[in-house]
Amino acid sequence: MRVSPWKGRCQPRLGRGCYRLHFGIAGEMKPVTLSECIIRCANWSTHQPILGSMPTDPGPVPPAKTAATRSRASRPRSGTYTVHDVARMAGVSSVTVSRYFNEPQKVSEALRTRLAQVIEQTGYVPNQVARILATNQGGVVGAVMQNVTSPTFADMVRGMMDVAERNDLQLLLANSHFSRDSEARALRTFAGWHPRALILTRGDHSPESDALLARLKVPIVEAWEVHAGRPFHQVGFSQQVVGRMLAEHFVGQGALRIRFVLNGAVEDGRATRRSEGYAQAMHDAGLVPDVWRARASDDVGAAREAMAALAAMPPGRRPRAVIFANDNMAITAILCAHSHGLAIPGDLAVAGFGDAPLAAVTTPSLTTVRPDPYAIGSRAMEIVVTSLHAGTASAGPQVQEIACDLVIRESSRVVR
Amino acid sequence: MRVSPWKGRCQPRLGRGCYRLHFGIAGEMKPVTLSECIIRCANWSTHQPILGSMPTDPGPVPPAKTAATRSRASRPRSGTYTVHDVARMAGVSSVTVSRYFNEPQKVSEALRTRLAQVIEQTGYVPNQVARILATNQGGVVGAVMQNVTSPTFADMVRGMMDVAERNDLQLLLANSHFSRDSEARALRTFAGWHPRALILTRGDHSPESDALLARLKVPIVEAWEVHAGRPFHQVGFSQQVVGRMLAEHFVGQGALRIRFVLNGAVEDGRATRRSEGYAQAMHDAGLVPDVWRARASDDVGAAREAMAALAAMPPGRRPRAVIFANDNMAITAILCAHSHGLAIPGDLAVAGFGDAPLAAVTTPSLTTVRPDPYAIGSRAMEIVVTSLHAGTASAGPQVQEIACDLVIRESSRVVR
DNA sequence: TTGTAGGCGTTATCAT
DNA sequence: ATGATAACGCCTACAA
Repeated sequence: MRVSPWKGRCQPRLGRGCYRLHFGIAGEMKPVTLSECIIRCANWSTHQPILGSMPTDPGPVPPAKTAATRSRASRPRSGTYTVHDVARMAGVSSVTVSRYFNEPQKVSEALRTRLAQVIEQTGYVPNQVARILATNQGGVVGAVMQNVTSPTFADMVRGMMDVAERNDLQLLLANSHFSRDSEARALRTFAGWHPRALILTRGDHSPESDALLARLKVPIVEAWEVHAGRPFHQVGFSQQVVGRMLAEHFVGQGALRIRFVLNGAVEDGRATRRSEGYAQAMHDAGLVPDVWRARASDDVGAAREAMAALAAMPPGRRPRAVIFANDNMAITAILCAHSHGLAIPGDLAVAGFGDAPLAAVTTPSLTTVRPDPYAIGSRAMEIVVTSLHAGTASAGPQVQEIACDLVIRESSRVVR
Repeated sequence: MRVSPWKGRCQPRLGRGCYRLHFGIAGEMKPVTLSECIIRCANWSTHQPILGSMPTDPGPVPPAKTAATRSRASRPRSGTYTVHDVARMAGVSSVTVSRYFNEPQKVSEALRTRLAQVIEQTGYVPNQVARILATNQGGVVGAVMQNVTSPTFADMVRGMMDVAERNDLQLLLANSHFSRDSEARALRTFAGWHPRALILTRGDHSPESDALLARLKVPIVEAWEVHAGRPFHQVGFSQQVVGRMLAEHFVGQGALRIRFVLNGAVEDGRATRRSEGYAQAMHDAGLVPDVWRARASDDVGAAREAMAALAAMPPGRRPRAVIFANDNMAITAILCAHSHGLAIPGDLAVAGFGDAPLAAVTTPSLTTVRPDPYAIGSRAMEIVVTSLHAGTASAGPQVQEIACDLVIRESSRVVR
């Protein structure tokens, strides 16, 4: 019989914090406004509160450390209750405890109530790590996001999480910051967890990553952008179609000069692909594509740059409509149009991408394309679940396109 | 000796997707604008591409399935290489392979190169799950976020991830959607992973959660908001101090009627706490607190409601300054002020919380308080790491306050 | 219905 | 420097 060592721990009752305030002015200035002054409201401080003690709550029967049953020294233990502890307390064998969790109907009523009681007392929770090792089931799904910080990707994470939770899968997240190297590193880490599946948010991987993915015999889903001719499952929308839709929206209104504005962030190929769809649509309409890339890589800076450039052009040659790579840029453009002497949509019709919350609130409200990140995330995880159920003998990569809405508001009206 | 079964799998070469487009109008209207029309750009579609086959790449020596060494049926295997496979291929014992990874200096030069070769060929990666089970070390840290979708929390996630990665900890995330029940569920799930530590983003847990936390003998960090008198580590800033700062900013400018506007989301106690700090500051200044709660629980709706209410008041009794619970509300207020016949900051001085990217771009630019979510997240994880190194005999809960900046811009100027 | 005996992939311990 | 062995906590196959 095995016993766990009892590790007591004192928990102090109070952590008393007092707030020392430092007021002062740091001269950080945004380019946007003349008067911006920053006051630091609290400095870093560490408090070591008085150490108290709580009733140690020894629980029902703190398992006592007996002399080693074998001559061999014992290994490091988790320090928590195990099936064996619970079994011993309930006077049954450990299999019965295991069965109680996995096939309750095979355990007699009497034992069930007895076990429930012991479990309640001890707060025993089965160890997933051991469970996964033993069953090779219900483990971990790794997902590499480009940028956890962006609301769009965050919604995708939520979608994946919700479905994963319902299917007893644990989501492991990694952030690639749009870099192939980071992605490769994340994939190596994930490989160690022997994930049941992987979800990726880009299609162009480093050679190392590709090799790893080829070896891993698990379902792999590329989510967010749909790409033809890839060996993995695909969920998302086509960036080209988005770019095309926006272009056609303006073409359909009779605009002749339509510009596509990118920010300086080169590694983000998604916006670039939207611009390709735009260019194609322009060609198809017999118009000249005009893709303009800002130097600034941040949205706000890039948009201001673009607007300044547009304002400097003679009205007769100035684009009549502008498609911004995303809503942040488009909203910035709307907000600063006045200061550049441009009227939106009068002088310049404008559209963005992403349907940010503020897009509906600006004056004029912003025409944009709304993807459905939550649907993409949840759908991706559903494909994972399906693939796992189907086994490795699945029919091959699926391509699922998620609908994307063109939300037409005021900013894109081309007058005359 | 153990051998793994060889599971071959055909990987199709092409997933050909074609984009069928459905154009049509769905009559969804936002209350904000009169003309908003939504066009669905692509409908759901699933393609089953042609199934091809890749060179099956049998690897160096596909481990052959021998007749069961024991009469017992074998358990489900992960299907990947194990230490034993690598050991056999290199003609050494499995311990040597293990040592190669954990104490390379104890393995002879010759064996090291031989092993490196086999590992390269097989792409063997040690199984973390088994490692954790055996060592009870270097496992998992669970973090319960309120809302992964919000940019603020997302930055915190990034901070935690970065530090976790550097310390060989895997971050497990859960989303509580501001609900205590979800938090409890997440904690139960985490408990099964036997996490090395937990990071939580709220201080008020359900009784069930509290019981679980008390039993778990791991470091627990409450991050985001600092609260005195709690039994866990605390990292973050004081919401009261934030509310107080904003109030004093207006009081210092001579404003007498200052209102604090909350949205209808009752479960989010953080904004409420900011309002408490505000109320205290008002009291201290001999002024009457005026906390106003909207019915709408979304930021945009709540802000429009608040502005309508303000516009309806006679100018002589109308608040001179308004502190909005967050920047989304404050920005919405700025954007719709004109339509309510109110000038900001002329009629109404305004401030928010959170320093959203757009806060610097609006006209007028928005005065706000900027927390540092990334610092909070990374600091929280650092406390975890420290606690783990220090062992359970640590000195007790730490309270670490993270600096928070008052960013003074144009919107908060109280004239006369 | 309940219990016994391995084994999942790894590492700690002890022996060579 | 290298290897044999048992153990981490759980679960499945089989026996009782």
